[in-house]
Amino acid sequence: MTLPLVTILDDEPAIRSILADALQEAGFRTIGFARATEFEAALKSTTPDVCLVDLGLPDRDGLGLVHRLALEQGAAVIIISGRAQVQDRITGLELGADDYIIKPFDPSEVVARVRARIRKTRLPETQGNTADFAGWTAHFNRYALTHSDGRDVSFSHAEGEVLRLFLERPKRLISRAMMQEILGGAAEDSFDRAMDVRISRLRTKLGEDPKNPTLIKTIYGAGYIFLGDVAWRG
Amino acid sequence: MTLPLVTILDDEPAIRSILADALQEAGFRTIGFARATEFEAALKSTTPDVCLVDLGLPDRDGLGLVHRLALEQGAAVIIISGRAQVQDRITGLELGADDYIIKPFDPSEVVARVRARIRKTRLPETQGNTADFAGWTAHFNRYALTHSDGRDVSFSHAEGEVLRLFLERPKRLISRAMMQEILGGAAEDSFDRAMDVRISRLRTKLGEDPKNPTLIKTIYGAGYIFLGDVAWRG
DNA sequence: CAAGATCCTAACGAATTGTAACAGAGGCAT
DNA sequence: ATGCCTCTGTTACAATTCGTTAGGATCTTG
Repeated sequence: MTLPLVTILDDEPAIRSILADALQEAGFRTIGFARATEFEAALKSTTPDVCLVDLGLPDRDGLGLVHRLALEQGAAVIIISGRAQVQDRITGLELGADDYIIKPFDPSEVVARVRARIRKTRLPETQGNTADFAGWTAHFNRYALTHSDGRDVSFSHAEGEVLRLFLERPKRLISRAMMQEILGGAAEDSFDRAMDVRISRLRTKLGEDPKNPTLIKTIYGAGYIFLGDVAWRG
Repeated sequence: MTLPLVTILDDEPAIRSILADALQEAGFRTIGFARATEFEAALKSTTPDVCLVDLGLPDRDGLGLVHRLALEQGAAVIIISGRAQVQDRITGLELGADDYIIKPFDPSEVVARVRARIRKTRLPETQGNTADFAGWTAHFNRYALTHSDGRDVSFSHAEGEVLRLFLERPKRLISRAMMQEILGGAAEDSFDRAMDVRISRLRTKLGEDPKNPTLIKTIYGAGYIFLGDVAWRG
C-alpha cells in the first residue's frame, strides 16, 4: 500500500513547510493548502489519512469545516490552533476533531500524534475471509454469499473486491476516489461507470430494493456507505 | 448497547475520583485502579473502551504497560502524566498511546478527549442515528422519516444534513451564517437561495403547513429555529 | 401604507448515479 | 479450432439530486 497521505491546511507558508518537512521525513506524503476552498476541492479526488487543520483561516472559520470532515468524511482530523483556552480545545474536540495541538508546536510531537491517528485509522489487519452481516455470510475464499434463509449466491472476483471494501469499512463514507485508489481503478477520467456497475450488480445479488437500498447507500456527490453491522470471523 | 467503559489507573485517590466524577456525569462507566497489577488482573475479565493511565505508578513504570495495552489489547490508551517534556510525550505516543494529557489537567478536556477516542472506536453507534420529535422518528442511517401514523418518507443526503443540524440544536436560533458554515460552505455570493430551497423541501416532507410552520420556524432577518422536543436514541 | 428587504417555492437544468444491453476477453469442453 | 460459457468494462439512456432562477408572498421600517 502507498504511503499514508497527510493534508496540511494552514495559511502561513512557513508553517506548512515546517510540517511538510517533518512529516515527509517521517515517511508520509503531504499536500499543503492555504485556504479551505482549495482543500475542499482537492478532497473530491483524494482521501487523506489525516487532515491537519489550522483554525485561523482567512476564507472561513475552520470549525464548520472540521465538523463536516470528521462527521461526514470520517477522516481523522487534527486541529492546530493558536487558541489555547481549554474551552476552545473542548469545542474543537466535541465538533469531531481527533486531536488538538496548540501553537507553537514541536514538529516531532505533531508527527507522533499523526502516527498515533494512523495506527488507529488503518485497518485492523484484514483478518478472516468470512464475514456476517444482515443475515448474510460472505465467504471470500469460495466466492459465495449465504443467507440465513437458505439463499446461496456466488459472486465474482470484481464483486468480491467491492464487497470486501465495504465490509472492512462499515458505516463509513467511502468516496469514489478511495474506491478507485484501493481497487485497481485506472480511470481518473470522469467517465467511469465501471464502479457504478459493479455496485449495481452487487446490490442485485444482495437482493437490495433498487429504490430503497438498505445496505449500500449512495451519498450523492460523495460516495457510498455500507450500513449494517459486520462481524468478521477467522 | 451498554455504556462505554473507561478505566482509570492512577495511584492518587483524589485524581481517580475527580476523573470518575467527570466521566460518569458525561455518561461513562468507570473503574479505578491504584496499581498496575490490579489493573492487569481486571483486564482478563473486561474490555474497556478507553484506558486512562498515569505514568508515575508506584509498582511499575507505566510505559511498558501502555505498550502492551495498545499493542496487544488494541484498546484506546490515554496517558495522563506529570512529565511535560516534549520528549516524554513523543515516546508515550510512539509506544502506542492514543493521546497524552499533562497534569494538571482540566477534567472536561479529559472527557472531551475520551469522547473523541470512543467516537472513532464505536463509530456511528454512539453518534446517535435516530431521533424522535413531534410524532416523527428520523433514521439518519436509513435516510428515512417515519411517523407514528404510519407515514414513511425518505430524504436525501442534503436534506438530512439540514435536518440533523436542526435536531442537534432544538429551540435555538440557527443563523444563516452558521448553516452555511456547517453545511456545504459554498456560497460566497449573498445570493444563496439554496438553503431556502433545502428547507422548503424538508418542510414539505415533514408535512408542514407553509403558512404556519410548527416545526421549522423562520425568524425574519436572523435565521431559523426548530421548535419541538427532540429525543436522541443511541 | 409604501418601499425595500427577505423569504418561499415551482420550474428548470447541470451534474451525478442506476442499470440494461452490448462487446471483447478468456476459460473450458467438445 | 469451434462454440458456449462467464466475467467485466463500455455505452446509452433513464432517473435522481440539488443548486439556480424568477416571480410572487411576506415581513420590517419609516
